[in-house]
Amino acid sequence: MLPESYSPQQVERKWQQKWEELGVYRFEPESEKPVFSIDTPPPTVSGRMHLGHAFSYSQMDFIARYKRMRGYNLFYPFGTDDNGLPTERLVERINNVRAREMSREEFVELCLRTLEKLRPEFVQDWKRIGISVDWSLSYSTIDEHCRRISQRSFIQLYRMGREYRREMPFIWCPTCETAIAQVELEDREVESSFNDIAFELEGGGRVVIATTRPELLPACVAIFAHPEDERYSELFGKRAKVPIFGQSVEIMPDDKVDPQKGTGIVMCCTFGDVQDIEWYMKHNLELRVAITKDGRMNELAGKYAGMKIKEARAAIIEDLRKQGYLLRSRKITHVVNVHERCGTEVEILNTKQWFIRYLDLKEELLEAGRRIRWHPEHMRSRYENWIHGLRWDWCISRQRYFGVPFPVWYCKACGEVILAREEDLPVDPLYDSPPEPCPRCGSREFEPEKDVLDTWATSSLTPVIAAELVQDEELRKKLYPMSLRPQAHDIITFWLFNTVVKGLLHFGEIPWQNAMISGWALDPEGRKMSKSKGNVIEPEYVLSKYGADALRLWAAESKLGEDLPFKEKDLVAARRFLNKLWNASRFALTHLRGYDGSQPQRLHLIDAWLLSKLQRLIRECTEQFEGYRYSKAKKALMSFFLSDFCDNYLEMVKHRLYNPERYGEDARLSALYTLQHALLSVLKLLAPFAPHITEEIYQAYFAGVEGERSIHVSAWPEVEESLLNPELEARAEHVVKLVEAVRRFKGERGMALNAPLEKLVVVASEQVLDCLREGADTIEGTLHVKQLVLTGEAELQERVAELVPEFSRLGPEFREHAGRVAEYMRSNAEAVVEDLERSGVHRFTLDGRSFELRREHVKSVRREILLKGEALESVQHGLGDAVVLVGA
RNA sequence: GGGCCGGUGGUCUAGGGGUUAUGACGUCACGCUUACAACGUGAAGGUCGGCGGUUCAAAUCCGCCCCGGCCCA
Repeated sequence: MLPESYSPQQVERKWQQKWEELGVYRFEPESEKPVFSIDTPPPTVSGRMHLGHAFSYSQMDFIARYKRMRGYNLFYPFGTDDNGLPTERLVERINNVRAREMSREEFVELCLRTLEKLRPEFVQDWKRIGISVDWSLSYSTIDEHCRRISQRSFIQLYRMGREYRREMPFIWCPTCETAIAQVELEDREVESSFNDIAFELEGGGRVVIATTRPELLPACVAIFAHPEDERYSELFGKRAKVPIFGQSVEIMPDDKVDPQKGTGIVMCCTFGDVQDIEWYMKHNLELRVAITKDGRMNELAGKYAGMKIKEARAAIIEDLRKQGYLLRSRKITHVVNVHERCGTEVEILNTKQWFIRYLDLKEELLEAGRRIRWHPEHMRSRYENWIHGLRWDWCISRQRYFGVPFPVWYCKACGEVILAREEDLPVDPLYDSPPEPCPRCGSREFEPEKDVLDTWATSSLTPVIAAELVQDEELRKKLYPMSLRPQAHDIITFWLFNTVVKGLLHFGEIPWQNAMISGWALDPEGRKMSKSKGNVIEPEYVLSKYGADALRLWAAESKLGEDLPFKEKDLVAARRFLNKLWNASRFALTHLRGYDGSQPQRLHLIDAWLLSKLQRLIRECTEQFEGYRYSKAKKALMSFFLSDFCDNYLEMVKHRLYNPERYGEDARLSALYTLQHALLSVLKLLAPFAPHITEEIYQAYFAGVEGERSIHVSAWPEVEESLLNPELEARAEHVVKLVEAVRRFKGERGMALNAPLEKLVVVASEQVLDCLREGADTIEGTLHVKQLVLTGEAELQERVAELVPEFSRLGPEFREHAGRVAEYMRSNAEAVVEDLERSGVHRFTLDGRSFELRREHVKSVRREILLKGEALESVQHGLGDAVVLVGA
């Protein structure tokens, strides 16, 4: 039997271990069941799990558990995204070393060893939120398996003509000395000076150009003004001399210049910003690079060569001032792009990089997006918006150490690109050599590619990486394309998009059928959590205080895709709900002990009522899960459980359970049958949300009944049509309402709810009395009524108290008269109802126009019963201990 | 500046054409009731962001605006 109180910490840990021991979540290669495969997001080992992870991984686990119970063979792997800069930083810090001071091989070794040490504790974070991953299906994006697949992908795309290597201006971090992607940038406000600098025109006169970056003067290659800017229209085609550095540059028109900004005339340097790149390409400008890869000035900067960028800036401003070129200098704050990992202001440098060509595939990519089912639907537009705005191909090379190497050498003699053979993968060209001489010139001298692949180049292959964890080729076809990609909305344009690109290029199809997009966990004020704001809430805190099930119920609180602020009260509410479940189950199991599952002769009214409502709940939960609408499933489930099951049903069934000698064995059997059936269904419907507590209760009783090793591999409840009975529900509702009303009455009078009532007289219409008679034992038993009188006698008069018009019928039929017709119906309710009951029609004239009302125009009628000519509330205090109820 | 999402009692939230807007937390009042005081019952609390429009009917649809968020310029 269940202990008196529930302690999540112990129980959760116990089941997490047992599930793994028993292999409950193992993918079953031999199984005939349909496969549901999940492309689980691989988190980064270099950072611990935060609440946002707990939120989105919980949401993906809901659907995983639901599908498993629906009879799918779940392929639910777990990878870690390990390569790249974040890990390098972490490893350098932990081991107090510098990557560039050792060989790549040594550093990679060190990274791998360090990750091995960190991984168990890291993975434990995820296990603690109870996700039903098959931990035997694990990968790390840097392991041999992933290196092989990444390199294979590179080779295949190269052979398809999809990859090229060329000098391109690209965002560069001078501290980390690597090309970086846009996604790795952050905005930062910095103080700077806005300097008006005079350029002398060739042929006399001058123009004034405002810039925050005078150190780029040596890289200046052109000057632009807006074509319609009258101030400068005379100057187009003329040339000016760059101060200090002396090169001559042309003044050109381009409509990208904002005439309102600064002096309305700007210099173009290779490269100051993204706009410069566009001009450089569009106007076919000269390339003048003044900045080195480590953020210093080069020889082009003359006497400033060797200075760091900011030193040079100060020195040049000073010299401009001395030489009279600096007309004005204002302090401003503006936003610059910095590298998110180190905070360095980034540069744009022209370097040789590898690219995947995809700008020509926009249509195909958009079409792929239309073939994916998005949950929620509107997330697709983010994907489409991103594609519309794409301007550059995908730069896949990074000048780093801990990444997947390019499987590429260059022939020293003729420059030929030599690819590794697929059967030799993975290779590291720094230490391996091509097996054969250069196919073009026969040379045996090679230059290895030193760069490594961008982490997205690997993580965009996760569905392939995961599927290939399985050896059997036939089985792989069932896994890929995958059923589902779950992830958060911030990386739709990166991880999701890149994966679609790879899927399309390699296989010509979408990588998954469904994309499920989660929101973010926010702080209690609704702000994004971040370490710098100090508003981070640790999952550990939540787990140890409330447990994983409460955390998961919280994660089911918001609509899928919506962000969810962390509110402690939500966790308190979740814990209360779980506590309620525990206690109700304890009650049920006490009675169910020894019950053999046999069916009653006849299902009691109240039992049939509950079971009918249960069928509707099952239907709703199933539909909501199918549509990935977890919050709706949860809401329906909680409402049924708390209100129908606990508040009403359990109270109305106790008397039959405790006093079979009085109410009969069959009535008790009916109750047991219903209790078992309903609680088991509720547990199952709740299992995806709260896997631990439902398992604990299931194992205490139901596992034996069903002969299953875990609730999580048991069958999802099916709607039993034979138990659906809306007509019976409506009849039973009269009993439920009456019981509720009398309990309320007792509450208001300060009486204990089980206080006995000498006499309860219920006066009602014959139709209602019929229903009450059917549930008389429930009324007596639940309310402890000694004498129940159900009567239509007394000095009763019935009258129509209120008529509610059916606007959905009135509106379309009477159009602009609908409002006045409704008003007429309300004020003439008595007559209208009388006619409708007698003949089904009521005719009247309004403003000289005649109308005909029929029964469908009435939504509902509330009748009032007059006792001795006096209208009674639904419950009225009566004679002595007795209560007179007038229910209509 | 563009795309998308959101704005509903004090707080958070459901609903997304049909006239009486859901629930939770908090507040107040009452009550230990053979599962549960980690609980129950009840009460108070709302111009559904603003302004227009469509409609017999708008929290819901449309337009504009304001505020917040995410992504992108």
